[in-house]
Amino acid sequence: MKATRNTTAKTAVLEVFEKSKTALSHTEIQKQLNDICDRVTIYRILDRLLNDDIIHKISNQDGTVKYAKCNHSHQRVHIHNHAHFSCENCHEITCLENVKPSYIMPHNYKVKEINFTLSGLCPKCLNSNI
Amino acid sequence: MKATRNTTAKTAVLEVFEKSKTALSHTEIQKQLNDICDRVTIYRILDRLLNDDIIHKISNQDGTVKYAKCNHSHQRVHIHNHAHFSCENCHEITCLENVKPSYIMPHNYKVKEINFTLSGLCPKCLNSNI
DNA sequence: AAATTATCGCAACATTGTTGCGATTGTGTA
DNA sequence: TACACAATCGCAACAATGTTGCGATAATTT
Repeated sequence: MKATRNTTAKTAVLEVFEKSKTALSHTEIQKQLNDICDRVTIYRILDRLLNDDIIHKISNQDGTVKYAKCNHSHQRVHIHNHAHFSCENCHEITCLENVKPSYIMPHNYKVKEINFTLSGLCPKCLNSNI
Repeated sequence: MKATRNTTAKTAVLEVFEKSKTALSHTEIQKQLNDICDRVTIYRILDRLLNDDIIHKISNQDGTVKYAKCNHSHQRVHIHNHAHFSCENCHEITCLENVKPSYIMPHNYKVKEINFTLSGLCPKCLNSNI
């Protein structure tokens, strides 16, 4: 149906994700792109990448929204049920691919996705600050 | 030091929380208050209530921010480590007070708070739809 | 009742995200 | 390679959400 095209802007956004070890907000992406394209274009590219399951969206406890690349392209269907860590000092968000919570739900709820975000101090800030 | 005052606006906001079984966004609170006070005032009241640990903040997966009353006034120190459920149909957010995830963290992280939000269909929507 | 100061209302601004539309460009096909 | 079609882009305009400053108001304290 709708073929997703590889435009220069989209390639540039993907490169930014590739280079970054942490999740990025729209604004951070825009800065790294150095105004190579319009603000709106970035939003639309992010929408497409989300739709194509190339990136995933993470909303932080403080209300900010970030995006990170998915590294599981081999799986046909996947759920982003890994955890994220949000550092209260440097505000970086990293994926904790191997941390998966176990829990018991009450009846009558149908759980489709889970969002598990831990916050505190990341290793970098834990060492540098006190 | 700074004594928190009991103003009519603050009382009204607290009543709205009391009546609601689900978490509320700033906009939802404003509507329920029927323009009894200014938009900015609500933001400031929410800030104070957060500071006094009377309510807690929940940021949904879709990026929206909501607030809910804490029901653990007897505890001196508490962490909002209970889970929340976000319905993808009616967009209501409810506290799952009894759901607490267990998990294993990598070393070198200092976890101070956790945010565990499950999304899917709530009991109400699970029954009415399909 | 008066004084103190937290809180309020208003205006103005900042940030973030969305939409419509004509122009541009990537990609399959002739 | 050139053409045609549609996805994508840039721009402008708008909407929603959150913040800040300041003079006015009102809740407490004395």
